[in-house]
Amino acid sequence: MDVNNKDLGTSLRTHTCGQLGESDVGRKVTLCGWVDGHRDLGGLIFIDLRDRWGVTQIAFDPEEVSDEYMELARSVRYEYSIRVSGEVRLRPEDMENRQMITGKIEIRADSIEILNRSETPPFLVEDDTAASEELRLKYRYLDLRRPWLMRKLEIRHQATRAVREYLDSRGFVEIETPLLIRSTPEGARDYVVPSREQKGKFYALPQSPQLLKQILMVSGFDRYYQLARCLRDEDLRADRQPEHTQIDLEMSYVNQDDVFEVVEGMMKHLFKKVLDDDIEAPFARFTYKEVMDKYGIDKPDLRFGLQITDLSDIFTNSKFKVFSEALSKGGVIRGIRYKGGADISRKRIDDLTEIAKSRGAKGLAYLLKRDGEIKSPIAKFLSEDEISRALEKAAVETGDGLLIVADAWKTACDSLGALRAKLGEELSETAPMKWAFLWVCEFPLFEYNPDLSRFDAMHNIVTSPHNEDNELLDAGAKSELPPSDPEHPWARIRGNQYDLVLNGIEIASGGIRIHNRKIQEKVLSILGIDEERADRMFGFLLEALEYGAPPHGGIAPGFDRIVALMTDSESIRDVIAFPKTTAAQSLMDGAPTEIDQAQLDELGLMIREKKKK
RNA sequence: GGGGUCGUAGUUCAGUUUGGUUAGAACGCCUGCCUGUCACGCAGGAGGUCGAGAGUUCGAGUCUCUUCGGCCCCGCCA
Repeated sequence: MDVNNKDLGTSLRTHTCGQLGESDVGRKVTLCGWVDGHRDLGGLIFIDLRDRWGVTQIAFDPEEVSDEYMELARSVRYEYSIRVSGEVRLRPEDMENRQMITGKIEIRADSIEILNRSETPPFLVEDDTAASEELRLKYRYLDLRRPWLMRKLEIRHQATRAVREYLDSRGFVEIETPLLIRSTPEGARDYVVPSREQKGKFYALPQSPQLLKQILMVSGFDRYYQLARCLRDEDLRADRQPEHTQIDLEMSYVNQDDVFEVVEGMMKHLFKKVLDDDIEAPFARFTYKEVMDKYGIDKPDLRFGLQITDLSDIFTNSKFKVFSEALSKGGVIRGIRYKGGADISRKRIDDLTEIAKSRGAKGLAYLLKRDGEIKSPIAKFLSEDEISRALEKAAVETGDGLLIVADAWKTACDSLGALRAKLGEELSETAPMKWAFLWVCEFPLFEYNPDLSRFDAMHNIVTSPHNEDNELLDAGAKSELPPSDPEHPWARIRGNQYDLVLNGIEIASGGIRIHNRKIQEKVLSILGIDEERADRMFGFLLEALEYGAPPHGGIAPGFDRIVALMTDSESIRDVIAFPKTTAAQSLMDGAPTEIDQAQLDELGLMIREKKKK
């Protein structure tokens, strides 16, 4: 990283704690920082002084320092904020510390000033902290003093710069969109803000600047981007926070390839600039159908191969009822090779079965190919020919197992996808490439929601259908097929929708948008949003589309997730300065809190009693 | 909304299975000694409403119920 280490002197210091080396020997310096450690040897006193740039050892020698300063040096404790002046000198021979960047030198102190004492910290500020995350979040300012965490935010800063640099170079304009907007019918629950001027009315905080960036295309900016804060009131996960940052961008007169080219260039630049890693582009492209069939998930981790094999054709005439019935109901039979899994235990089988069942599968069948025999509770229901063809098709060798799911297509995909993830994680001997990017495109535009008996947008209500599928919009309205049928015209419409996946994490989602009012209205009506409601919530966009809106599309890479991957972080909390807990609370400041009655009155709000169970 | 898991000294944990004397360890903290340490060392010391509340019991850190909080997952979310 190109941290500029020069000219960081201030009125209180001449240098930083990570800066001095052999070439500075003899120099008179003053450093400021926190006490990272202190060793009182009775005569000599050593203090390790830490700031953002590093740690430097300060030595206090009673022969050279006044009693008054020795006494002060003796009194310092962890995290005291101090200022020290002295001369840089080489450490005595054999006293170097190879673990420290500044380990060849030390400061022979002349004087010390305590700028601010510290309470005994609730945990030691060190990279290998034992403190719980709960405690670290409460004392986030101490947690952030840890170099490990500070580096991550520095990398985030570098990433921000690299993104801006690249998009600027490609003709994008950074435009801020409002945080107080109207509630629009997008997927997630809105955070809302009451209006004082208009009592009883509410702003919503943006789930994303989606509609506004489309309006900017109508305005003619042609290429827009923003490091945009997005807020969603939904349950949290390791990779989800109530507010997150997207590299939101939109372009006019483009198709999917144009967007891919820009994003691939951006990723190359980003990874090169920040990590000095070379990314191969263009990225692999798959259709939704392909990744689901091969990997059982729409965001596969391609650092390992391990594909799912379709075995349906082998069992078309099977006497095994579980298989034949699954097929006759329009389902599939699929399997995945479990390398080296021929001798797994009963317990292990149960665990794997549990994984399959948790994703909706009714059960998990298996064939274990041992030396000279096949071990399987279902072998007696299958013909030898069926078994050997299945093993061969799935490339199962002696010593391996074959895990089989017979179920509806989606269920089979989900459960085998989960098994694949589990096996891939465990059999990590497949030398993983570091960064496995891929595009997933041609998502279905709609997904039937059996609970609500209606179609939902698979991604985004403004995504345009494939041109060739436009006629299906009308065909669906007249279709005799039940909406739950996968052959229903609306279920067959492919959307101009794409995701970018990195190492099994979805890091971006985008699409080519609808720029024609008529088509947008049709899509909204399929989603069960009638004209009146569409007009009310959405009218401003529909109207804007009528003034020569250009064809346009874009994408929104999730910045926190990308930085989390770049910094090898388990959770995006590690790359956000002040994150919230999984219950959406901020342990440091206590948000959310109740507010004063006066504030409620001013807003015309009344709090209802909590319902008792 | 559902499932899992955790909550004991300032901190990280042991103790909970099978209820029973004064709840332990390490690090940190305090005091003293120590002139080349860098996980400094040595000697001594302080520190606990066992997350909270209720119950069972002669007796609860330990059993039951309720509740609060952290983390992970499903639903939800792009």
